[in-house]
Amino acid sequence: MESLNLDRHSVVPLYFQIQQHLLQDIRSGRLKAGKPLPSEEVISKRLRVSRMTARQALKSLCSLGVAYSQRGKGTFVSEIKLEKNFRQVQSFTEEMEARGSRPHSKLISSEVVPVGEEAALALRLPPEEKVIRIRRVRVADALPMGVETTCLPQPLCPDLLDKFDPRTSLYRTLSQGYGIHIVQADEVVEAGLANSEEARLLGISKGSPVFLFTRTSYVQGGQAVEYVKSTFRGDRYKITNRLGQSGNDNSSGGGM
Amino acid sequence: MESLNLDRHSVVPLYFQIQQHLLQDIRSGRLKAGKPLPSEEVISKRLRVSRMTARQALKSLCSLGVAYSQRGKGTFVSEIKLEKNFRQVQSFTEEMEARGSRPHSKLISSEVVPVGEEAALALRLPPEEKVIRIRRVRVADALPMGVETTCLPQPLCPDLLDKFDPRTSLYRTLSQGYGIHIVQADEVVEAGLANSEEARLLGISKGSPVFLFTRTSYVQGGQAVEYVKSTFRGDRYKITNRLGQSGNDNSSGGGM
DNA sequence: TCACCCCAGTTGTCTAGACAACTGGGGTGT
DNA sequence: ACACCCCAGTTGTCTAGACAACTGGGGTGA
Repeated sequence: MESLNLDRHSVVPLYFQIQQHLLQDIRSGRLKAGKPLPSEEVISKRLRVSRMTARQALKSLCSLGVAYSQRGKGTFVSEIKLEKNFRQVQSFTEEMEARGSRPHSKLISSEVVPVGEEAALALRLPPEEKVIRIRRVRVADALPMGVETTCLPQPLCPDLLDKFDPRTSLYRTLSQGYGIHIVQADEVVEAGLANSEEARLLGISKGSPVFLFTRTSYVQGGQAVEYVKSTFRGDRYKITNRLGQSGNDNSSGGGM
Repeated sequence: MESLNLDRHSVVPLYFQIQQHLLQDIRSGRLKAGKPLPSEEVISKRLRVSRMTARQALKSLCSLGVAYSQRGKGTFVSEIKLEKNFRQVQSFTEEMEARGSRPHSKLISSEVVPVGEEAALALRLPPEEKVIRIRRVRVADALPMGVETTCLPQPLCPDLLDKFDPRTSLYRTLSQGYGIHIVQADEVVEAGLANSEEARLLGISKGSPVFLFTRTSYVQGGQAVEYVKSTFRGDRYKITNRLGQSGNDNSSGGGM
């Protein structure tokens, strides 16, 4: 804290520089769990920023879950770690890379077909519209993890099947090739049993426990661009989630 | 918007009054999806509050997911609804009531036992500590939904078994009887198959698909107070989740 | 026609204060 | 011993501005 030199001419906001510095102190153990962070007043005085800026830095730590505030007492380092973010939209590729695994995919089929009733509803397309449907087996570190069927409206990316290597990340191709940035998704998770096709593709026995995911993805503004149904092995896949802290979060670290 | 009279002497913060009013406009359809909300400037002028206060109201809508901001353009009503909050810690009771179902529970057993290895790790208890263990079948609208085993450190609530009616909400009892307010939890979800005991208790056949939940709950400050393992029917239970909007949220509506 | 510039409108960040509400500890008076 | 008050420290809310960065549209000039 004492050693921090703020760069007042950087494009990086001050509150974000402060947030990053405090985060380092926490991760390195210089600030221990349960101990108070410097108060808004102290940060403000020491770093010569206004109290609102110091406050924004502290609040952003709260919304990351690494700290919490108590009125009249202070802001404290949270005892719980798990900075992982299972709340963000992540493609299979991103998720596996974050876990430290090498992801890839085996193509089952890719074709242009009429949108089914279910996908039409989710993507808000007229029933005569066509979609690009890609079926893949998702693999991490040479182990088959799940079967995934993705539907994208054809008008959105008409030449996708030429441009896209199905073994790589679809989200990356959509982002870099078409400027389609997926920022939000609704997901439904069900528990089910592998049917015989899934069992064969995944190398498990029929009737093994599986997760069934149904995901609809949106770009900024809410237009649906992707409808995905996937089946993942119950023995190799877990969902972990941090619940709570309802409400009081304020400004997180997104400022870049 | 025009008709809003702010109560400047209320204990309810101004930004929260504004947020609630805009939320009404959105829910009632007066503000339609995709349309811009009043800008910070406009709110500020019209309601005679400072721009920072107007801003806080708009940001809180963003963090609820009902709006989104674009720099240089404005703040817009999100096209996606689903205000449900599957990010909050909710007891089974709260969750079912939010769904519109009548929850209750059948007690299987309640006893004081030595903490197991697994629970000791999660609750950070020494291995010789004792826990209160409550096993219940969770029922919604007369349909059995799942089997739940809850472990609580005995010193925390020594006379719980006298005070607590196992057919009601444990969280409510902890909150009202002991001042223990659970504000955060880590949850792991797995897909599995019902064993014969679970099948009998839930009225399904052995080998049916089920969700396996493992939850550790914390009070403000991070002390673990509850370790729960539960098995829920795959045919009657779904998880839905909203992903995304990484980062930029600012102050939500918690101010009361 | 097209590239460029400028401008009004908007959100993002920041300042320097103010008062309210709450916490916890110390002191005072009974 | 105990209740009460007061006070310093802290977060919550709010004000009234400022400049930066970006968007989109209109106008200008080549």
